[in-house]
Amino acid sequence: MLTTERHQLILNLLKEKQSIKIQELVELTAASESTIRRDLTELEELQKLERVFGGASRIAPNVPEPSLSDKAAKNLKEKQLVARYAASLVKTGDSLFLDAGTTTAQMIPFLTDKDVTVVTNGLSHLEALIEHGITSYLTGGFIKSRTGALVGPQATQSLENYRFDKSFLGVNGIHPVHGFTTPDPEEAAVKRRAGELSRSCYVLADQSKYGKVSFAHIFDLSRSALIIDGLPDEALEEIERQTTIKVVTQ
Amino acid sequence: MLTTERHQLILNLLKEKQSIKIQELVELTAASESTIRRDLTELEELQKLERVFGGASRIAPNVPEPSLSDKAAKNLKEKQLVARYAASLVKTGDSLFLDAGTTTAQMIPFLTDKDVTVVTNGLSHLEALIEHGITSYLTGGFIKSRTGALVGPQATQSLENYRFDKSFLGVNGIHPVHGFTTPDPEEAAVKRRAGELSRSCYVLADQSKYGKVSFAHIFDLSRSALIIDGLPDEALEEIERQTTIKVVTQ
DNA sequence: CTGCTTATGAATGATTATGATTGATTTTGA
DNA sequence: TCAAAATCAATCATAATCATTCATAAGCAG
Repeated sequence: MLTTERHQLILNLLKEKQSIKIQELVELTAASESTIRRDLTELEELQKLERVFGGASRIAPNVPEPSLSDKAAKNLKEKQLVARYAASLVKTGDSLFLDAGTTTAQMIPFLTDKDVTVVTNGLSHLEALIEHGITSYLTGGFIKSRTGALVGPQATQSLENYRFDKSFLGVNGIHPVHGFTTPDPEEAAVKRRAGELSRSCYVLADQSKYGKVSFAHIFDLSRSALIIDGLPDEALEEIERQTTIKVVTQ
Repeated sequence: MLTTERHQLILNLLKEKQSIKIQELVELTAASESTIRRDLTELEELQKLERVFGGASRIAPNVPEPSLSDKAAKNLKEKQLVARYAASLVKTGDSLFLDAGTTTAQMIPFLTDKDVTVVTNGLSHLEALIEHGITSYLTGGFIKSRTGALVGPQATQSLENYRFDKSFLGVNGIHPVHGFTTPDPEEAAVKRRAGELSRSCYVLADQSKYGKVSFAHIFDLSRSALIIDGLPDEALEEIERQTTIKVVTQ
């Protein structure tokens, strides 16, 4: 069975059921466990599924809701650390862009007393923004249920209505040569334009993003400061050569 | 059974019943008590349930903002009646504007099989739209937390990106002389412009709105058809003189 | 055909999840 | 109120799963 055939079979199975076990796939494809694991890793990188212990599951739509999504819960402590530091950079009265990322969402509780105006394309930020009484605008655009982001030309165009003191962006890849990247070109376009419309731009990330390259280029490292929860020393030197970086460890 | 499968089963059970016992879960999942306890601990950390002695229960709902929940629950049967009729007017492939009203929200489940594209300024519609897999766009604009609507010039302007086959609007007042009205001028502006950009426009209302006049004029009665759950005869005659009306009684 | 690249399966050490056990805590009923 | 039963949380041993590495087979291009 060809790799592409296996991939198609896996995705078709996940159309029928919410999740599937590695053992089931081994039997259905007559491939080894190693091969199936590699398939799943690759399909996860393409965001076509989520790996779970013992198998894989469909990607859950990111319905805004009070509970934490699995994605948001991952590395929560590190995200909160980075978010708190990022929020400390905000001055009273600032106008901010917060993108649809899980780390930028963690900034919201720290913005309460700053009398800021927030523009966002992140649907999962809504409840927190309302709860904290923050003056907020949504970009509008196409509802991308997988990520809970508003994207597309309407989203990007609506940014033209605004100018930001600061933008805070999440990314999926940080690489010295390939820059900041994210899987979806439309989300990349929103991030890029928001960055361009800002006096200052900050990328917020956890260190698992370092060394990764996703499909859609946002901008080069030099175009944004980086706030991150840790990095190896040699990576730190490389980044410092290209941009401003703040490593937040507590 | 995968961990994620157990979690899904637990949450699905809690959709059907208020609470569930650990013993029940042990039997249903063929996992041990220890494992179930761990599952419950994790789901509680994600705020998806509350642990109780001997089991788990749904999270007690936050007291919803009174104005929103009272509005949504009021005359729910009538609203669903009107909404179902309104949805029956939708053809496959239609492009629709659904405003932020509680009656228009009730249309969503009836749109699932119609392959429609929906534009809305109603934040409370998000979950249902995503859940029903409806291709959806948000207008963008200022987040008005009291009503869950997106309003303001950005909201109205973003409508220029679209042309609609049909618009469905809620109102707060229906009056033969004063027309269709709603309290907030900014919401009125969104409704008016959506109506203007549509081939057909329908106001959805329950009869409690008849005879009422709110602060902001949307448009005259002649500018939109009206779908309503009932009216006195003399009122019916008056409306019929000005526009198309459909009274839906079952 | 040869040399190179890619994909595969197996092995191995690392990591995670599970079930059983035990002492602590809560609930129940007399 | 108190004793007993039920439930809980923490701990531990172990099985299952995972990621990495390596050898080799399969596929590809010249």
